[in-house]
Amino acid sequence: MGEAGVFRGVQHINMDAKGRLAMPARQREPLLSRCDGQIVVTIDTQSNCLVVYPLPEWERIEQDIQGLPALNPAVKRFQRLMLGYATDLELDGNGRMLLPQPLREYAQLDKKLVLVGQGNKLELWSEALWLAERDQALQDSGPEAELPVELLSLTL
Amino acid sequence: MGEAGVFRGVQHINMDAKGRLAMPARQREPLLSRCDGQIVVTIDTQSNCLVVYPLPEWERIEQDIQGLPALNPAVKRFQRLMLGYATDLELDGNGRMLLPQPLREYAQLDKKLVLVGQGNKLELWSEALWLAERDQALQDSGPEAELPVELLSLTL
DNA sequence: CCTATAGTGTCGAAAAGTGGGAATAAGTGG
DNA sequence: CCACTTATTCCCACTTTTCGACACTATAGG
Repeated sequence: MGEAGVFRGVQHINMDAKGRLAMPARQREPLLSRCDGQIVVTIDTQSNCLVVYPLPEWERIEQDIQGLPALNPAVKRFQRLMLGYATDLELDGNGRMLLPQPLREYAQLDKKLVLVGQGNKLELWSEALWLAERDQALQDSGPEAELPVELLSLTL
Repeated sequence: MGEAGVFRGVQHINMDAKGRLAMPARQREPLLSRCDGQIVVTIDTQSNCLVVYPLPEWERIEQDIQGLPALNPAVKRFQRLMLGYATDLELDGNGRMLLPQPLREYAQLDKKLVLVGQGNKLELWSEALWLAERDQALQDSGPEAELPVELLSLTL
């Protein structure tokens, strides 16, 4: 298992006209040391955002996904999406990554983006969608909300 | 077993008037180094798309298919399709492949195509059919969907 | 206020993609 | 069997995009 908890924090960043975005210094360092800047970006099938993995972490996940029973059509479709959109990228000399068009399109990315640490991975959102998602998430987890049982047993 | 996970990413490409399509550079390199540009294209019997294998990978699969019990009529039909449509092609000096008519026809390919990496192979779709398939897949894997139990246990 | 590091933009070289045409092969009819 | 037509393949040249290098700007820390 890859060690948890390297990527933390919410950061607002910009994408330039060419689709390049500079990885913030805080995330850049672990990416360079753990996997020499080799990363894999794919889509989140549940939300309109992208997911950024260090290459070794992704390889583990890819194994799991390819091991699923592909005769089930829903599983097959899931594989198509996750494996299909998965794209390996490398940070350039300036610590920037260039996102291919299809990924940008899926997450509706324009200039203003948000990078959200999620422990073993990073999420990448368009700023507008992130704000909406965050507000929704706050409502679902707020004082009025009915929380799933899995959450109730947490010790915070 | 051929190592998994070489072909990744979604790429939109064009077929010219002669039925030629340029393999994108990212996929071209592994195809040239692993099998000298020798590939096999056949149909996906479950979807209206084509599947592109490096020759060595296909040979393994062909073995498996031929090993199936051919007395079962359904198996026999499956063999007819997969083996029948399988066509070996070579990349030309410019890294392009020329798709024979029957394959083009099966996948309803016109000018705009999409090439989808699937680890050990590539899928080739008409753009229109790909978009439809992707939307369906997103619904099946989206937040509203009831996911198969196999998926629920994944750690992403 | 000055320095160091992070972030952004621009330019040029190189590679990738595209189209067309000539040569060869295949198919067809006389 | 030969001549003619059609299709296929190979090759070359052009255009566009991509990638990497460099330089400038902004920001934070001393």
